[in-house]
Amino acid sequence: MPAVTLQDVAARAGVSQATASRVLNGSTRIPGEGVADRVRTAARELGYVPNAQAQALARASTGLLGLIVHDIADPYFSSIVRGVQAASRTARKQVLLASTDRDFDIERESVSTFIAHRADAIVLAGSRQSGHLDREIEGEFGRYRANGGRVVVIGQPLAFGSAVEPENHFASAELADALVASGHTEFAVIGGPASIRTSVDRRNGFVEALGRRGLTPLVEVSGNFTRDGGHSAAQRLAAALQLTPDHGRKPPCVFAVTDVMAIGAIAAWREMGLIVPRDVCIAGFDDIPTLRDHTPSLTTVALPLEEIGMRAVALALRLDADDLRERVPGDVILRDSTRLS
Amino acid sequence: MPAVTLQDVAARAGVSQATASRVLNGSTRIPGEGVADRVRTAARELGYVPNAQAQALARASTGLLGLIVHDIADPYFSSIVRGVQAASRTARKQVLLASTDRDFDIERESVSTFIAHRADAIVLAGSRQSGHLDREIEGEFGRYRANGGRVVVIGQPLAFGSAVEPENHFASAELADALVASGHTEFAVIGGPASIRTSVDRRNGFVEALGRRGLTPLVEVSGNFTRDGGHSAAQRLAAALQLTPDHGRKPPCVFAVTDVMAIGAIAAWREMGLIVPRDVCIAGFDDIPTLRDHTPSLTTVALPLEEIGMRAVALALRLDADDLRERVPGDVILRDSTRLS
DNA sequence: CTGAAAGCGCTTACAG
DNA sequence: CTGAAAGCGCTTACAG
Repeated sequence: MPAVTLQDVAARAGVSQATASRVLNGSTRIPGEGVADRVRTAARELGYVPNAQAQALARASTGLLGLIVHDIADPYFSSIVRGVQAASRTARKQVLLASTDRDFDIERESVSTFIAHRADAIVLAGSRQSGHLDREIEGEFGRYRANGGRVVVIGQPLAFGSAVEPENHFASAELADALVASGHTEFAVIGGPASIRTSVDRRNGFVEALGRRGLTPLVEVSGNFTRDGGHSAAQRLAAALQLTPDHGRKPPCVFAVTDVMAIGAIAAWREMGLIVPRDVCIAGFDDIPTLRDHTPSLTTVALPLEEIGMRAVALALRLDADDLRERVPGDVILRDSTRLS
Repeated sequence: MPAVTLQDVAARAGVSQATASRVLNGSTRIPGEGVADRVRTAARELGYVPNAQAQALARASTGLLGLIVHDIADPYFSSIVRGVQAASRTARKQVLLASTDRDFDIERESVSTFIAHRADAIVLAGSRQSGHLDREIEGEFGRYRANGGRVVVIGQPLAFGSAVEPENHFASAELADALVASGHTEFAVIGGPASIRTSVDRRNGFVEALGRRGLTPLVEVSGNFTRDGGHSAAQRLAAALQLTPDHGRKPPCVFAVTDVMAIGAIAAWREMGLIVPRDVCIAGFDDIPTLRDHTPSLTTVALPLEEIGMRAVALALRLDADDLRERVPGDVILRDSTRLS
């Protein structure tokens, strides 16, 4: 029981397929109203739904936007995806989603599949190893771009394509300054993977700003860009600093390079009986929506996550322009987690 | 600069297009090794990427799975999407995602677009008004199914299609029993929209179980299925119950029909100076991952969200079977938010 | 095993 | 304004 085809509609309306196509799938060449009405009526009566695959083949544009994230269940990514969704809808693009679980093979596979599906653009969210992809995937992207495909990265720019780039370094420095201004004098850092630039930029921005004031972190530990990565890093950090419940000293101020890690850290400390901000203070980065109802409220650098997703789509749709870079500033927000009593 | 085509590959390998197709896009009919090698080499050298749109047209299966959720940034949905992603990947299906923002027009639009893209199956997550769609969308689904499309709902079943159905009523009753067993005697309910069955089932399951013990809620309020919906409902509830900080009486136990609402409620109460579980107790439903790091820890009914997503995909892929229903039990988990001192 | 050819459902110059 | 026809890039009976 095959679907109703344009041909069916044309036949019922007593016109050619070309005419039916013109009235139904809007071109500038508008047939006479009488004809147009007949076609529309026939389409409605038959329940005609255009075959997007066939249209894509005939046109050479699929209306598909490929979106790759590390983990759709991570609030950082799901917020971005929300923005991408909103912008795609208004642009009448459909989004093809891949959540890679931070597996590079899966990411490569997803890119291939998206290219096979001839997505008009591919958006890569989430930073990757030192700003470059492997040879193979880079070759694929090269051909893809040569054939008119657009690629947009959220995070640090690749050697090609457009990018929406949060000002990680600068904002982290501002955070450090704000923390110092609020009275903190002892710091520590929970960093992410050394190979990931977002992680390195945030860490460096923070540490360098401290340096300018003659300060240096007491200790630095690192973990994966996940809640559990922050959790285990926080345990090591507590040991290194010999933090004990109610130690009475001034609490050290820890900078975790993502909110998700900061939340994991707080959980780890709570399990140890350590209270934030009494025994240890902490700040994160991103301002994921989850933070809104987290206790204690978390000091962080707010990034307009949804807007970042929307801007990525805007870049993906700019066929006129070449590769562009858009910088996104972060907003330092001081909350309870770094409050000195 | 058009992309490399199968024809190009065939030419370079000195074989027919048919042969190239057979070796590259696996059929049972395997050409001789010599030929096959030549084709594969040519494809590699040219950087051939099959055009999935053309394949879809020629085959009559797109390998696309349409997924519709209310809000991708809501942890309930993003967890489900994670499961859908995982299962789709192993099944080598691509996911077309739509986040409707709970807007019915957008949902209808998304269904149409997915059908236009000839998705092999469409998964609808998130309950909708009283278990039926409007006429128009139902007609579209009818034709879609007649043409071989599968539809799967997560939540209450529609009049057609398969469904993954959490045992809302039963699990809510179990929750009520557990709460009573733990010493609670006064209850209240924060419900969702009256038109949504998931909401009604959970509320009824809970209230009926109380009834069996001769108990009845002191008050019921309701709000949207969102954090803010829970937030405002909680304010009304606190007023109705005249809750004040440290009132010293036994805290009433509130059942919010979703975790997201419960979290909003706790936030509202905190703003009023009310402490959970000292002044008021609360339980939710779903066990969203966010709960893990929430304070106080929230009593809830755990649903295997990711697994639900995976099972929906499994149902979507069962071309053999007719419409199926799978029930998913919930697990009552008592935590601090309902702890009686 | 291999190839010529038709067909999948559209769009779009090109004529009229 | 309207139509006949070619073409988009594949797959798959049907012959050989």
